[in-house]
Amino acid sequence: MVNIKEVAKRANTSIATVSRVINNSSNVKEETRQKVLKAIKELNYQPLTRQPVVRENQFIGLVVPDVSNPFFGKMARGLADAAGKFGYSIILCNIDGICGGEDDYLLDLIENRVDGVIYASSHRIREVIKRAKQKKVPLVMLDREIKYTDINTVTIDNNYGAFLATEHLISLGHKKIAFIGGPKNFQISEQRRIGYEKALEKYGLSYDEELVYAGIFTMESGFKAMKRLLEDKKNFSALIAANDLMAIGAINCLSQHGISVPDDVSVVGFDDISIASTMEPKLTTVAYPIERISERSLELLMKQISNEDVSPEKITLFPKLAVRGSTKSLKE
Amino acid sequence: MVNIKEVAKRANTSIATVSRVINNSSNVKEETRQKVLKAIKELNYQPLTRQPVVRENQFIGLVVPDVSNPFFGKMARGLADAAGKFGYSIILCNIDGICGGEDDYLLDLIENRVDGVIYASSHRIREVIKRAKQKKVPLVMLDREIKYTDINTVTIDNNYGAFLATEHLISLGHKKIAFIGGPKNFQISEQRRIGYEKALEKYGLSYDEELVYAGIFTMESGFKAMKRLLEDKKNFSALIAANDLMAIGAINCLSQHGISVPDDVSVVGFDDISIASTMEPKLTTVAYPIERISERSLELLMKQISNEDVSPEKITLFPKLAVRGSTKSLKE
DNA sequence: TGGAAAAATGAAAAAGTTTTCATAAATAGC
DNA sequence: GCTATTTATGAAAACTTTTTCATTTTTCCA
Repeated sequence: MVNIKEVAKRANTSIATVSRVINNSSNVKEETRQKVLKAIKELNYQPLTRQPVVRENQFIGLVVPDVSNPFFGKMARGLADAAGKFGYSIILCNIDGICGGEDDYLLDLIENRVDGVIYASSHRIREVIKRAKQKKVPLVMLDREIKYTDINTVTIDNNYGAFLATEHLISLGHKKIAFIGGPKNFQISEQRRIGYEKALEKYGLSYDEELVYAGIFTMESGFKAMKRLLEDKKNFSALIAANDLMAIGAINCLSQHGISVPDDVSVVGFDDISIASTMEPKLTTVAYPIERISERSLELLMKQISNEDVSPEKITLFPKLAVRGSTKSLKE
Repeated sequence: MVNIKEVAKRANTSIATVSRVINNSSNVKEETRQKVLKAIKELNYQPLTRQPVVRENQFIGLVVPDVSNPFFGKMARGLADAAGKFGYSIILCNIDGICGGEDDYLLDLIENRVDGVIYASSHRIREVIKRAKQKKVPLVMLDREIKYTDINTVTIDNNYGAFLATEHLISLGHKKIAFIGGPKNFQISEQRRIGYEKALEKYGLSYDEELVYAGIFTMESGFKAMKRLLEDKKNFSALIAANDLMAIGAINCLSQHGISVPDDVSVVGFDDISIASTMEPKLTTVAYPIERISERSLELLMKQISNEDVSPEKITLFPKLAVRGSTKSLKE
């Protein structure tokens, strides 16, 4: 191990001076200081410093597919605020495979630089769980259920959310309710579709497959799905979209066809992203309860950070319906 | 300063044993180990460990008002990707005064936990600059010019952007071009308005104050401004909005009035947030060149991280016009 | 330019930590 | 149950770093 003595020798000065340089003490000539720093660098000397026994970074890694998506943007905001309350900062990782970032970097980050991880992406999920367990890094899965794995999870009840949305429309007198879902292989797409189906069933309405379209959670796909609904001359007075972006796309399409929301068609979205409440008409939507979700996630993480033997939990929260201007009683 | 001797005394054991516990040496009874750890905790003893002279956190703080705003979401994504290329991670701070977070926390973060800061908020800006200078924390201002201060700055030429947008509409034959600006006390609002004015001037069109409205950068304010334009029965065939959200709000308003974009009115936005290219019609917009901005910002920061005496620079980038479906030649 | 004050430095003392070594306690093997 | 071996421990030696203190060098000012 390189020590201060060797550094002093190489810098051609005394041990005391090197010590002063390292500790930023006063009274060292700039020239000498530079010589010492050079020697330190050359010998790769690592001085001793005081450190807590258990080094807490006070950092939490947040892994999302893409913050520029308003949904994950809202999530990041909520989690950053919640983390702040516990004195933690959020390290943001976008992992959707678009940015070619080296993946090992993600694993290194998780293992060495953060006190815990909130994971809201699907990328390399099994591997991340495995490594986190090995290295005892606290981990909370957001919005993804991993079957047959004991891991902290916070989800919302998507079935219930869609059920609520459908029930709301039914209570307004709607009987023909279209549904624009997400990709079939997404858990949440299917859960939301099922909630819609169950509500129809409960109120004795028939589930009509011809009114169900699949989008891919983008505005564009919502627009296109609605366009097809109109072109196919489907008969409907209300629409549920599996997320707000698709709802907005659908509304745009309706507007362009001279169909008024909510006068002619009522629309319910899902997520309550920030623009949902600033658009016109304001969007009725199933509000993803980001504040409660953030709080619970942080609590789970904190528990595990302070005591690594705490056993994982699975928390399911219930969304609420934010009733706004895009839904209205069916006109007679 | 608490030392190992005191810990030994409190744990009722010898200095050597405490040292062994700290260094995870072999041959310490679990019972003794626990006693020592307890004493360490109680006395808050911080052992000495080897550390590189210049401790690089490999973290960069990104301060924005609110990531849930799609504009800042896009910015965060771009910067996170760029930082990743340099081996750095982004620590996300939302500072818009909504979350009551303790402000000292922000200053502590900046001073002690990151290698550099990218600041894209207006909150406490003078103070942050002052402290960063004192503590020699590399700092880059994004999108804010701080007059009479030598500080790294990356901005886009807003005048030029608005000029481009206006020129584009004029080249399509539009002569009556409305403008929805931002709050008057924002630098960028005024710059964008001036660019619009200059372009009109250049092409011999008159600047008509009656076609200029002020919004607050939200969808809602764009909607309302357009509503007033229509109610006031203003004569215009094109619109420039000072950001995309207001452009979208305005388009929604037009749609609801049965006015087609782009057939009846052409619309240009500003920023190119992610939804601009996934809505229908796709929005023609002045593209905030986030990739180039991110790269330049990181380069400035890296320079200053590796050599603290590097002098600050001010970089201005030129936006490009992303011509999409929301603009069209004026019909005869 | 002379001399007082401030800055810079190294030797050595002091302080803090790790390692060695001798020894005691616990465990295993027979 | 008795020795041999491993485990556990403290005193002291060895090592590392910081601090003190005396001395030299530089700077500042009349």
